[in-house]
Amino acid sequence: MPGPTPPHTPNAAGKGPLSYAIFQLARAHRAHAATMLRAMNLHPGQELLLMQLFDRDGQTQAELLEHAGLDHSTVSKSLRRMQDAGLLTRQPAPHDRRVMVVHLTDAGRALQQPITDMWHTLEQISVRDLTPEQVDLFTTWARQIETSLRDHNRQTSAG
Amino acid sequence: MPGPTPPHTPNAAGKGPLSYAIFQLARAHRAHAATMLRAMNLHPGQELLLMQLFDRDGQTQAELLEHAGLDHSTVSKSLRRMQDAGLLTRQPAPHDRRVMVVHLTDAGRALQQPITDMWHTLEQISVRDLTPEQVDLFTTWARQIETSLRDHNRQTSAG
DNA sequence: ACCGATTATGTGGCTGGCCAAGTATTTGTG
DNA sequence: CACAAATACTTGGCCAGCCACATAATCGGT
Repeated sequence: MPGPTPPHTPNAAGKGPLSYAIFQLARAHRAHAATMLRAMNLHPGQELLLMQLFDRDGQTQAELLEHAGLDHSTVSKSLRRMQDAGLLTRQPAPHDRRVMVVHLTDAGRALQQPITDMWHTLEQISVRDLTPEQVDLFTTWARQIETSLRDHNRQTSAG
Repeated sequence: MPGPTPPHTPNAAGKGPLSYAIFQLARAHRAHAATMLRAMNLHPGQELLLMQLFDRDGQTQAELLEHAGLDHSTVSKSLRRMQDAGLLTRQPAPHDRRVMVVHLTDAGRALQQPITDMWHTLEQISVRDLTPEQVDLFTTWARQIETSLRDHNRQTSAG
């Protein structure tokens, strides 16, 4: 350590505790998910689209991105990579050749159990030091904060 | 809408409520921050490094990335872009030419008040529907979950 | 039937973020 | 003093994610 490490007022808790906590929690959560997903040759975010397909196969991209809440370009590129990886197929719908219907392949379906297990493990690790009641409250408040942010962002950015 | 929108069991709350909530909250939070940061020609994540420099100018990259918890390559590239934007300078330390000391420029310092205001606004929006006690609990639990994830990730990925 | 508006998706470009590999400098050890 | 190891940072590569723009196809009004 080169510097004498001066007392520079470590106010990490004083510069926006909530926002800082959200940011760091999300990063830790994503990092851990990434670690487990790499064992299945997946990248963070892909498992959300796959789980949506496990829930109901043959959805269109528009349906998938609505549930995931992502940008359509993000979904488009992510699906193309998973298609290249042999996890799913995309075929234009017969009645409307604009929409692309996404179907899982056998290789994609084979990931259902591993992903489900991974997700379950991630949940258990996350809640290890909390009671079920605390987890329930935490989730409820997280959704409330999310709603507040979305509502205000609508007012601010777009009319 | 082409499809008849069949009842496909919208169990968004049944596939990992906590992880899903964390993911969505983080995305909403980041999106709102991005909206406000664009008015200052900044990108999400850059404000964290700048705030660290507001707290103490002249830190090394190693110090900055330790506080932010980011990868060293991420910090290196982000700092280079902010340097190109004229917000800061990077100069090798005289006693150890490996370390790069980061200093704010006038343009960088000029962002202190806007970023502080933005952060404060973001906090107020986030906690709109919660009491201070609830926010305090939420933050505490968020840190606990983060700690659990980090601890377990250490055991799993690196021995 | 035509032509503009809407919808669904694709592409390019940029940044954030991580990993892996590389470079330069300092430190530690024989 | 020489040389390996550790340190601080850079670069390349890849994917997620967003915006803006482009493309294709359907819908709608006249």
